[in-house]
Amino acid sequence: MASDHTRSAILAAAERLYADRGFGDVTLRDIVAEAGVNLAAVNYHFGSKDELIAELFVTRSIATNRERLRELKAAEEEGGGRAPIEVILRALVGPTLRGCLGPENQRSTAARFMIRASIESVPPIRRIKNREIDHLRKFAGAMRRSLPDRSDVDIYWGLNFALAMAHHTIRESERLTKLSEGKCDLDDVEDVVARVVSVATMALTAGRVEAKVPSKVAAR
Amino acid sequence: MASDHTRSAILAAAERLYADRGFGDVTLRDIVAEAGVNLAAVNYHFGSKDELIAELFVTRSIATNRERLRELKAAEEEGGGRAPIEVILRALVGPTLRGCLGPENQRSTAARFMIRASIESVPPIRRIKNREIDHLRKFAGAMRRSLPDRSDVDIYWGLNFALAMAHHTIRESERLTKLSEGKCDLDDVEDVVARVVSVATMALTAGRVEAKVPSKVAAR
DNA sequence: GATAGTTTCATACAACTGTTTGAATTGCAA
DNA sequence: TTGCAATTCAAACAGTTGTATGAAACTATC
Repeated sequence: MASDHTRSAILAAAERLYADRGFGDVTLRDIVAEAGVNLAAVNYHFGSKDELIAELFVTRSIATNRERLRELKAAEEEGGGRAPIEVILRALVGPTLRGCLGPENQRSTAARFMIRASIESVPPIRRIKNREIDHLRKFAGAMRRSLPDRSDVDIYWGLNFALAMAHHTIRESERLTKLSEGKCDLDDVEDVVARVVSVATMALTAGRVEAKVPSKVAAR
Repeated sequence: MASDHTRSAILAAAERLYADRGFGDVTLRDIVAEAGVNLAAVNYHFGSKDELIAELFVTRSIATNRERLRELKAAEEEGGGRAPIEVILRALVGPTLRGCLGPENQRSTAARFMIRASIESVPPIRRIKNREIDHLRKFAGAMRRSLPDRSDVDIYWGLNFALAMAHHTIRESERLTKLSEGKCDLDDVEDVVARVVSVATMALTAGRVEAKVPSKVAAR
């Protein structure tokens, strides 16, 4: 097995650089310079640049997903198989938001990397994201058990909107801060989580929308 | 001057290719081949590749923003300066959703291009997006007039969530279809608009005296 | 039809990319 | 120490990219 030193030095350097400068303009040569290793080391240890990126992303994704499922499982067990919808939603968006928001100076490299990954979405990452569906289905299942009266369509839309609000807020956190002139405090992560969960809960529990809106409603 | 033929052939070809294959792997040589013009023509007519992309995106953005403001202005005039919040939200997310969703085979090249732009977010486009804040402020203003009791913070969060749901649904439309096994019909654009507007309205009006939610949203 | 200005074209350029190679070095077991 | 595999390294490779050049082909005006 040897020392693994080079390998992990590359991983750390790559994550740092991608987090800071994005995938677009970080080359292998930048990475090996930062890591203090030889250019060929990346291909020797990872096979290719894409596989390096994939390994970084998979590692972080697994960590987040495990945390989400841990919270979900705990909630369902406590409720004897049915968890309150807010708690499920919190398990869904909480870990990601907590990982990616918060005061910038104490944001981890891993968090900043994941933000980049959600903004730039480079091919190897997209491929992995497509396999995330099974993971989301577990949440859809829990939501269905929590809201048995709700139609599948509504469940999926609720899930979609919850993820939408969480991810978009992360992606565009800078713009929201600027737009609101600092009035929206994105460093107060628990407030953000509460807002997202609250709106998603309303989406899932309030009166459902008519499937077809006669589009006269707008003109009114 | 002159015929402009080459210029517009390049624009059309570039938009088509970017829409189909994304920014990542479309080169200038691909574009000029598709347009049937010489390689040097791009730099001659646009200065650089980035300026070509920027021109494409600006053109489409202006069209969308104009449409949004047109709907907003009409609504506010009809309401004597105050439009119902659903109508404002509909003006905000409607044009984009209508432009980017709907049956794939009848989706315009322009629409598919804008979807790509929202997914891949290449540098010249990011630069332009940052200037969109002034445009959003106009909507924040209208929302404030519509919901005078609401705090600025809540207004901005509502605006953020509305955009979040619209954009995320566009970005991840494929995944939502797969996740829901086709149960969520993304071709029914007016239904999608109604869902987004409905949830965003709830986000903005919940927990308050239902100021003036005219029609059906509060009901059922 | 000569002229001046614009537009097109083939071609070259310079830089950068990820990857490969084969020799040198290291680490470790016998 | 010897031998062998794993690792590191400098260098080159092969390909692609966007851009620049200078001559040729147009176009319109006089």
